[in-house]
Amino acid sequence: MATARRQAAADKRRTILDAAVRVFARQGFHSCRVSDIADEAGVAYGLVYHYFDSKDEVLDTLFLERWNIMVDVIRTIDGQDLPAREKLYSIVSFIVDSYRHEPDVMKVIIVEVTRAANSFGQTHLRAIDEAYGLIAGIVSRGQREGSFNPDVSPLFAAFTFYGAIEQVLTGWIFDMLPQGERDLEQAKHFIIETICGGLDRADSSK
Amino acid sequence: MATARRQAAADKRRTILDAAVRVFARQGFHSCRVSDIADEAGVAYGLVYHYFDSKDEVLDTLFLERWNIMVDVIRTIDGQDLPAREKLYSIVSFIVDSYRHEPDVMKVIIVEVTRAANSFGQTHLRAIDEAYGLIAGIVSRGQREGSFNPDVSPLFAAFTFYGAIEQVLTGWIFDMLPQGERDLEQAKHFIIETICGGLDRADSSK
Amino acid sequence: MATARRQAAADKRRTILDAAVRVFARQGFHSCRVSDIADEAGVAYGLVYHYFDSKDEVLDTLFLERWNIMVDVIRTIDGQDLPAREKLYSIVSFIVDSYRHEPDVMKVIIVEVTRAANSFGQTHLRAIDEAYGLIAGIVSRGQREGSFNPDVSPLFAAFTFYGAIEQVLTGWIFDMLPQGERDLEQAKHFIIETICGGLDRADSSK
Amino acid sequence: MATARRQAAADKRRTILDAAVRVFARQGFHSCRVSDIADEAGVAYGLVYHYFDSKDEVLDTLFLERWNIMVDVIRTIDGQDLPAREKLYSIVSFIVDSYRHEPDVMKVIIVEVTRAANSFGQTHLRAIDEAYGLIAGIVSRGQREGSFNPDVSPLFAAFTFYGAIEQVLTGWIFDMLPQGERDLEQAKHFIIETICGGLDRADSSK
DNA sequence: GATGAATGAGATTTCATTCAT
DNA sequence: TATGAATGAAATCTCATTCAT
Repeated sequence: MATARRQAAADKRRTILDAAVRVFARQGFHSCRVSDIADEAGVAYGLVYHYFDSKDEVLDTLFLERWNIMVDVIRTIDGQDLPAREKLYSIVSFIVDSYRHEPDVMKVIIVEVTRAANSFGQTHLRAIDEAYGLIAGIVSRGQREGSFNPDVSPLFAAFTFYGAIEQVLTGWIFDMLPQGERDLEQAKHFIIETICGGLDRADSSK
Repeated sequence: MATARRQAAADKRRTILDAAVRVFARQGFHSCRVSDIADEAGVAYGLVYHYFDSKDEVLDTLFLERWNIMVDVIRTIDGQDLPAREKLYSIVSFIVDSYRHEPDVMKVIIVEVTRAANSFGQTHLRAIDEAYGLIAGIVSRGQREGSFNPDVSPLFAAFTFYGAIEQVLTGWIFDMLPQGERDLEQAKHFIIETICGGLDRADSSK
Repeated sequence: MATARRQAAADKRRTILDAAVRVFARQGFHSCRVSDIADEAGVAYGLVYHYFDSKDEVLDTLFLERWNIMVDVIRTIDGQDLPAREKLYSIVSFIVDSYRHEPDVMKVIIVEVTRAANSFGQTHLRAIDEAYGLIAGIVSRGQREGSFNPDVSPLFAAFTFYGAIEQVLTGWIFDMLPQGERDLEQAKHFIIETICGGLDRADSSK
Repeated sequence: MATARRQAAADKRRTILDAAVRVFARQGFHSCRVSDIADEAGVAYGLVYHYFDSKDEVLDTLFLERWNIMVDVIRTIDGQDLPAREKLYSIVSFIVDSYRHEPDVMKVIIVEVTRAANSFGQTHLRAIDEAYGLIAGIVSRGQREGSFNPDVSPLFAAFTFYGAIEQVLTGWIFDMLPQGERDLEQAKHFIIETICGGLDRADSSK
């Protein structure tokens, strides 16, 4: 019936998206052809255009569905009653774990979208900005609560924080940093230690 | 005579490179055509191919000549007798000033190459790695001298440090961060404050 | 349905090949553009590339499908129980008739491939060699059976034989030899008379 | 002085022509660039255009200076008081020896001009025709003198004769026939044996 | 004569997208 | 929904030829 059919359609769409991730990660967005995606998904050429308006839209969809999850997670973390430092740790942790479980997705997001915001106009910039805003909010509240150094601009701190994470992921993606299980876990602490060691004023014993 | 002609040729080559920077910054590497570069430079189409083997080679040249300057600067800074923290400050300062004076060049390097290491294979990764290695060396020596926290992996710290800088530049490039004269100067201190505040153990008064 | 569509596709492919023959014959392979072929076939530019990887491949296909037919015919003739002289006559006859019915195809094969083996590498040389080998075999057997002069190298005789045919066709192609119906028929006999009159030792009455 | 200067100029021209032969033989006329010729000759790019109007003219010159020598030789041979068969032998001999001494020149003439008469319009066809005419004349006179079979069209015989020679050379050029010193000498006899064994009626002992 | 930088028309090829079935 | 043939704009790159010095 209709529902089953709708489900089947959704599955095909998913199949195409998943295939696209693998192809984008492997060949890069610009170097791959729509037919590569179709081949990888095992569907006909034109079917990609049945589900998506364009090649760009495939990447857009991929990016947004992931980015929105992240933004939701950040929002949830932010809503919890935790010290700012622990909120940031949770964020790093979530992103590093995302890379651990789906490196291809993260690779695509970082390599093809985040840094190439250029080509993708303002659509994604707005979504990206949202995440920075949330992080800046966490920093800001940390400052008001007295646990963070108030002399640093919160938005600026958010860029530093996210930039550090992204660069470490980039290091893994291009095999410039070791990425064993233990390395991933350590990285979380390194980043927080580095960033919060500086921001954190609560630790007065220092 | 021959010398004058050779000079003129070198000038044309430079003219093309300079035009390419503007075009890449404005339209992006993938979205611009070789003819756009030629037009911007005010030379004939084919002359670009007289001086460069391909569009890629233009970007390669642009990236390498700039990156090598930066690596040289880092090396020079590293050779000076300064505390690790001040060495890092000098690096941040140089990069931020580079952006101040030639934002287009930095935009191209960051947006089109550094993060798109993907498409450009290992040539650039090696050059990029070199810079990380030098920075890691500075951190490492800072640790041995007792001014830096020895618990953080130097290479990792280098990624965090450079990632922070790059993200701030990205923020300026896409107009997500304020970039007045004062903002640029402040940024230098913010970055050092954030990163070194954490790494720096010498400042025991904290 | 699928079958009908596949048939239509095969037809289009053939349409392109047939158009290519006319264009190559008229303008020459090097002087024509792929768009000339598309125009002649009445299809869009890109369709040529849908069916063939390159302009070269169009010529390759054209040559091979024709050359293979000829090789098959030679093989069939060779398998029949006939005097060597009559086998050679059948070959001449087949080639001359091929020219009569499809002068363009023969022109392309002779002018653009056979003699330009240069540009087309070893792929075609091998196919060409095969034909020479078969002809040499016929001569060789003729010698063993006593009807052909045993003092002439069979492979060499094959080159002489085929060279004679090809040159006559070249004469027709460039309008240096008369090519009325009768001329074509006579040519078959002239060639055999000339070549076999010399090879043939069975006719001792001479 | 003027004479010496004119001589130097002629030498440069020769240098370029000789280089062109090597380049055309190696890469083929269509696949080589004018700069390849200049490089091979060790002269500047533009100098080729000082001495020749175009790339085509270089090939034209090369072909004509060689072809005219051959036509002169044929004419001289034809003027001697010799049996037709020996005249043909002298021609074969001259051509085979030309290949022996300057294989590149013959390769260029056969591969790039004679068979590609196509692209070069009627200029060369006329020159080529002249040679055929002379050979046909020899055959024709042989028939009138009673030494050649009168039933074969002289022009046709000329094509057969020259086609046989050219194909053997082609066999050598593309390494399909053995080309040791002895092979070259034998080939001369093979060709005459094959062609004249058929044409020659004087040898009534057969 | 000699040089090689400069020109730009034109060729091949790619591939996102459309559309008939 | 599903297919993949068909379209054609656009991009890169080549290279014969010109020309200023």
